[in-house]
Amino acid sequence: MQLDAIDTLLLRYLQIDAKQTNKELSSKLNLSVTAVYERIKKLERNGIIKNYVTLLNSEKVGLGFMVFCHIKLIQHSKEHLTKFEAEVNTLDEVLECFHVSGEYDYLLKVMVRDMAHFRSFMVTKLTTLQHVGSTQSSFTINEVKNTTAITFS
Amino acid sequence: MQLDAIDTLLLRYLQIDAKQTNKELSSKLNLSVTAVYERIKKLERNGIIKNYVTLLNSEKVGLGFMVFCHIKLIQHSKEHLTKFEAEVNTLDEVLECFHVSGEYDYLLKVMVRDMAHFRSFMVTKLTTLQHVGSTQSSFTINEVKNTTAITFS
DNA sequence: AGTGAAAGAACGAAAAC
DNA sequence: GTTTTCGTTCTTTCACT
Repeated sequence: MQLDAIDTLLLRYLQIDAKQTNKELSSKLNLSVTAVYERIKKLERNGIIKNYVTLLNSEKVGLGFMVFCHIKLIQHSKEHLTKFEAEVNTLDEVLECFHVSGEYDYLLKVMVRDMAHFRSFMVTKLTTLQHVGSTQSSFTINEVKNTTAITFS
Repeated sequence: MQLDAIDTLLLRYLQIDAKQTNKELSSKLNLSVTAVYERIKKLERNGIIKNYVTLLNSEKVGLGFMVFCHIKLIQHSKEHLTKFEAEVNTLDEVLECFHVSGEYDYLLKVMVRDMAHFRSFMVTKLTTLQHVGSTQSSFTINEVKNTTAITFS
């Protein structure tokens, strides 16, 4: 699907605030409410818009400790990778997991309450996964930037 | 603010889909629509709910290449850190930036179109920032898990 | 592609239990 | 805490350009 300048602007607004009314958007874009409505529906149908989510203040729900875990597997057959990835998907503490290039195979973003929680996560969950070799963890000292809004064209 | 079991469940639903109506939520939670409405407003007032955002399919808008950049600064005075962090915040390609413990000082999640775009980002943006020493980049081979929904209590 | 009008649904506030 | 009510606002469809 080809996006024009209005779609791009519309998506920029929607990425920042999903709860704006079509009326508000229509005045920002100098369009009718119906035109905005139809554009959004088309973007949803084409899968450009994936979903609408609520973001929470993680510290206020008791999750103030973010850790990035670099993981090396012992073996790298397709079977082992698939097994590891399926298991990682079941872990609530793991918000993100990417198979990456470089010295380590996977990079995980892990969110926990505190160091004790992290320790328990490492001991009882992560290192018990099949085929996990060495791990290297970086603790977050400060969140400098954290956005879900992407900029394109 | 103390969250009860209903708040926790409500937040779980809202994190997955911000566009559900209060009516739908009320039937899932066995509550009245008004009660759901009041709970959500309270969670917003208390900052537990940060915001409502639209997530896009990054590949469909031409951003198919995610890179994690580990960065070491040359100097670590408060002044240098603050300057670096302010500059990083202005870079559209940088979705996330965390000051972390370990060998490298910062971990950046960078989203670009392709390798050419990444090269231009590195050469014209990242490495031109003041006080950036060595960098080490990991390219994403595969996205295993990527969620904004956090699980607590 | 776009607009305007109209029906239906949801919101938001107030009342009373 | 709940239900009901009511005016307002938004969503969604439709006819038309």
